[in-house]
Amino acid sequence: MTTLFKPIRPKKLSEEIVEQIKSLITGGQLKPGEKIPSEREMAALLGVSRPSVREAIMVLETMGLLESRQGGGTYVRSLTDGTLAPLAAMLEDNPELLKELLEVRMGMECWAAYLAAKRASEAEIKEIGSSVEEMARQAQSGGWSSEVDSRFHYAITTATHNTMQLHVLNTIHGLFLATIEVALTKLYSQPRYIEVLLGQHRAIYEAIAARDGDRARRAMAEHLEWVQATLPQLA
Amino acid sequence: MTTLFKPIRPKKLSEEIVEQIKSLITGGQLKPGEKIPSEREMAALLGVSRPSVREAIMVLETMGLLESRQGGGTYVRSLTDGTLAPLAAMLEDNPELLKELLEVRMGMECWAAYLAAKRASEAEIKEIGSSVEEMARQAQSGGWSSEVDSRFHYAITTATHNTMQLHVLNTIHGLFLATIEVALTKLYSQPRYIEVLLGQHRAIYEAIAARDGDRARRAMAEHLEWVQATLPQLA
DNA sequence: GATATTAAATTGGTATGACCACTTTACTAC
DNA sequence: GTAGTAAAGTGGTCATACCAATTTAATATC
Repeated sequence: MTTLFKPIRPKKLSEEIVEQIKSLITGGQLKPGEKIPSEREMAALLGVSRPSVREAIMVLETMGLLESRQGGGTYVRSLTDGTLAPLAAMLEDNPELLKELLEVRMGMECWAAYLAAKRASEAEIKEIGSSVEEMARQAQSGGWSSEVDSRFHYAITTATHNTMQLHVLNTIHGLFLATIEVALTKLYSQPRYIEVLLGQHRAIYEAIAARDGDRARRAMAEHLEWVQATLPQLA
Repeated sequence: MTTLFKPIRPKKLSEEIVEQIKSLITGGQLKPGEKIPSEREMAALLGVSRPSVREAIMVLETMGLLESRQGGGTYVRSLTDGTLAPLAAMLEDNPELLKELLEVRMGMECWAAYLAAKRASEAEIKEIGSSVEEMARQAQSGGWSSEVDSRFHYAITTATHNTMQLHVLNTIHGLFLATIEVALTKLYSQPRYIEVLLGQHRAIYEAIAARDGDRARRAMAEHLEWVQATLPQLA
């Protein structure tokens, strides 16, 4: 009968801080890529000392949830960065798998567009629209950065209201960027491509704004199929 | 060519301390149950500050290697089958997150069914059919194992001819099994569920055999939506 | 107005010293 | 030998300071 009872050990402050931050991440309030408040600010917010906050952050880094950069801040990692890490090694050894990764991403982005069309709030639809407008603006100056394109896809995935979808897509997107950022930069800077891409992004945005899931899915599929066909010409 | 070079980040002191203590544990110099030197003593031995030692010990506790007791010292833990990976543990603690992962999986399995319908070879279609037949056979003896169900989904994903899809889905499936195997086993052993599942699996198989991608996708969506609705009743 | 350079501010990393709370050990009285 | 108490040792938390890396803001130049 003694196995029913376990010794009760009071929780350390750092453990409580870990639980709070974990909750914010899994609940979607802290999203992958986001920067969390600085250690000093967090200590003030929580009413604890900076070493206690540091201990909690160290634990969360060990779990793979956070990543600190000296002088630069602390950022939320994608939950699946660790479990999908073998994919990065596979990509390094076999660059031809990139095409397959693009196809995996295609499936997920199409699913995300579908869900976003079903679920996006007005604010989220507005944010998707803003990122397209920002692309249009940068297009007039010769092209846009891969960051703006990421923002567009990120906004769509955020509108699915599925935290895990966001984390998994972030991990895959990170693998993607790591291998082909040069080709993407070319893609986003050549006038003939820019015009096509902008039209495709607008079509996706409009389908989501119209809350038409199947149309959003098809628009996203068309976009990514075109990207898949075009990238080999830039490698 | 940029992918060959990775940013070099200098190691934190606490990381170096972690490596040293891990080496002593895995090398047998520190045995389970043994008490390690006190924080103050360790700091003096290593020529570092006590907070740096504390951070390292905190990390080793998170890894399950050490255990601290206030006033009592820090001890090496037994290296049993150990802790779950952080993400799996979080999924266990958080049913909402598990539900979201199920939805991510849904998107991917539907995509896989679509691609499989487009690409499966005759042998692959045959293997998918065989796994359905094996389910039917085991159903007559009261139910089938989660392994047979895995084989069915694995065969479909194999038929996509996309290695990355296979790896990502396998990883997600592994996280899944770690958390809900008991509920799945119940699902595959109750007569009223078995009949529904078998019908759904047959519909998927038939759509793939007919090489009808959209039909395969819809059949898979219907199957997984049903599973998603039914699992909470078994928890 | 754009760009490059430099300075200032912010951020994480490490350290020192102090104190609190819990546990262990040593000492004393019976 | 045992019980009680004091002292020492240990982990937990904190305040403050300083260093090193990064980011941001200000300034000079074209």
